[in-house]
Amino acid sequence: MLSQKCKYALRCVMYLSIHSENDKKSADEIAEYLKIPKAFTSKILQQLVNDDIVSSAKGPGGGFYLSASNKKKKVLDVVKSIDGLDFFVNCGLGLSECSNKNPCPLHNTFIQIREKLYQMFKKTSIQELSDEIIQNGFKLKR
Amino acid sequence: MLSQKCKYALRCVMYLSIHSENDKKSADEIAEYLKIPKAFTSKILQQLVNDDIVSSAKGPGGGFYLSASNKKKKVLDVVKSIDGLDFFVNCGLGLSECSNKNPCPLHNTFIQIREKLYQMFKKTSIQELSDEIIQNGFKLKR
DNA sequence: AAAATAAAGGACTTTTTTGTCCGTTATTAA
DNA sequence: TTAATAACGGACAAAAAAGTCCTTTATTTT
Repeated sequence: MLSQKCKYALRCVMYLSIHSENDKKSADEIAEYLKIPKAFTSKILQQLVNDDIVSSAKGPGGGFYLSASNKKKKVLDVVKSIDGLDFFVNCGLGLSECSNKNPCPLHNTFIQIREKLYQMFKKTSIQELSDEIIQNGFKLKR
Repeated sequence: MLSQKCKYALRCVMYLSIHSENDKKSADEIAEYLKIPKAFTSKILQQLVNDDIVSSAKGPGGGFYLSASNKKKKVLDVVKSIDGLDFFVNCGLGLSECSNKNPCPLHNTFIQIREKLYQMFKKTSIQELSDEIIQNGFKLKR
């Protein structure tokens, strides 16, 4: 449902989030820790910077970080940036004429489930994710 | 979440299901009606035949069809045959150490939602899908 | 000012998924 | 018994997703 890229993106954002604001981490460090391919990690982070979900600074001591306003972004913003929202819009069977008025046989159950995911993504902020990680002591590493 | 191939597979099975038992349809006819690439349709149907979800007959008047026992198969059987069950097993963020005991921040909401989908796929038979299509007059075409 | 550091950006490669082509096999009908 | 039909099977091709490499740009430290 989420692409590999998007899963990586969420993990990068979580990693940055559990470090204090403006604590910069290089793409290499993040990639190493999360065991995500390095060059790919850079690409993903750059995309998130472009979409204003992550902040960055060049040069020595630079790296990626989350500002206070970045931390207010939602999980959905990350998903939107990397994968887009097609999954939440189109019919689960790819039927273009399937809609609430003319639902395909899986439609009704499908949209209910999908809507729950959507709401969860929409209401959960990056900040909240890291709060939960810190509280539960979850190890992100992989 | 479902691959393109799997969506096609489900539509093929639905198409066969709304036609009466042992009413054979050629891959070309199915592909044409559902607007799925012809050669790809053949491949998918062959795979379903191999996994005993669809029946087939060679030669003139032959084609693909669903026997009574085929119609008892579940949506999940189709998904299992084409995509496998990875989606229902692995962590939504690809974290290998995420589990019920050590849940990642999205885990709990995620597995609840996923479980609902799983149950729906597991309990819904091909027969039931076509019953619903016939009752509601849904057009499969695309 | 020079050297070092790290993101930015573009072109490229690899792998997976999607999709095609074509010869073979089985079945039916004339 | 030959021609036609349609699934079967394997190899191939195209497109998309995942991942790499290398040069440039901005920033900091010496």
